[in-house]
Amino acid sequence: MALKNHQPLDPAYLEKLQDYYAEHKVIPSYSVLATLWGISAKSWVSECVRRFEEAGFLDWTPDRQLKPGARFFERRLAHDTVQAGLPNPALADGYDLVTIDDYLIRVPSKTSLVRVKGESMIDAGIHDGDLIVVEQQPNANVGEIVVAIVDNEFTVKYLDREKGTFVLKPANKAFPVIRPRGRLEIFGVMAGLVRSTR
Amino acid sequence: MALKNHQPLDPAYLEKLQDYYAEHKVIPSYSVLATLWGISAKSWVSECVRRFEEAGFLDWTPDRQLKPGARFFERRLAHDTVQAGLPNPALADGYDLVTIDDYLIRVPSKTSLVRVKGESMIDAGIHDGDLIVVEQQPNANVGEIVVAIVDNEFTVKYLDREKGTFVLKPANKAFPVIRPRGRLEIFGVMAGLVRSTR
DNA sequence: TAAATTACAGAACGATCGTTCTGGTGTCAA
DNA sequence: TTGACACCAGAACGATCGTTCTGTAATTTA
Repeated sequence: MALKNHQPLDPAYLEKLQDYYAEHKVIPSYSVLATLWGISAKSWVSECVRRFEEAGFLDWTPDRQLKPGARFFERRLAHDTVQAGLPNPALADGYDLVTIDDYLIRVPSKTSLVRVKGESMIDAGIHDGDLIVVEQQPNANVGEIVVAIVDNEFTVKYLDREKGTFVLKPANKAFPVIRPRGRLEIFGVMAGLVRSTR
Repeated sequence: MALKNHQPLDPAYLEKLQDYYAEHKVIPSYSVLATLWGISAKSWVSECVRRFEEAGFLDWTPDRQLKPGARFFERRLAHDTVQAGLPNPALADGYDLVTIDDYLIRVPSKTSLVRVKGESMIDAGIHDGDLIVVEQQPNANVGEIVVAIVDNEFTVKYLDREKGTFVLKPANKAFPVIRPRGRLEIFGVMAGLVRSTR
């Protein structure tokens, strides 16, 4: 058979696995891996899995089920200095950071997302349509950006204090300071920000 | 046997599964699920899985492997209008969005992260220390925010055209327009932004 | 209080799993 | 020219998989 040696080694395999995982959130069985990689021998799949395991991209659960390894989610945090001559700077040495979720979310059960409406916090780099990562908690410190509930609506503002009472200050001179009539109801404090631009 | 009816129905099962998944990034087999849930009959596991599947928390790959369903990762996107009387607005009805990773990353194998240095894009809401989600591609359109390689360093700027040649424009009047001497080397285009504030 | 219904246990079964072994190419250095 | 090695195919095998069936105790409904 005139099959060419078309597989450029391991990286292509890993990418296909990562894309599969991105779609299904699961590591497939060896036979599915075989078709995914264009291989028709489970023995060779076994060998490749062993190598990925050695490299830290795959791992096993205590019950000996295949699972993503520590480096599997590794998304290159590209370094600011690029070594000359490298065709792809992002593939240079050194990696960091796992998933973005882990980067932003410390307590999943207390974290939710709030979509920003309006330009009142634009000077803090918070734009209309951005998602605020909120850690829910009933109180906050002055100076923190909080998500408060005012008139049954979420509001993102700086928390400040004026003459003994809390006020909400926007980061935009065109907007007024909010001085709640009754008790200020705090939903949580901002822990991060997410913006999609595509 | 004086076994009490200790399982408070489904929610506890789901939480245990989510915790297991958070640790291993994989859906376990029925027998592991059985021990995880404190059940000793695979038939009952099968029934529970069927219910979670019906509710949208579990799903199947084309190869009939169990995988997380659409609602499995469900992190509440709190709505901007809060129903009065609800103790926890984030737990109100309606859900959206899966993981933040999925929200930002479309092609994992071509996506990397670049940390922003400096204030040159501050008017675009991009601050020092933010992470830019970059989709790697060799060219881009005028008006897009691109990550380019200038003097062996990453630079985030608007792509623009001046008299037939591409230039990089900052979003900050205090910074100059960059006019590359040779060919402009584009690393990729900005697909999103991530900021951690804690 | 009788009758469903729900929530499990236990076993049987064929299908599929991952491992392992043998064997066949192609490439490259000696 | 000849090993040596990397890359892959194919088949055999026991273990484990998920399905399905029967049975039972507790709870709910009528």
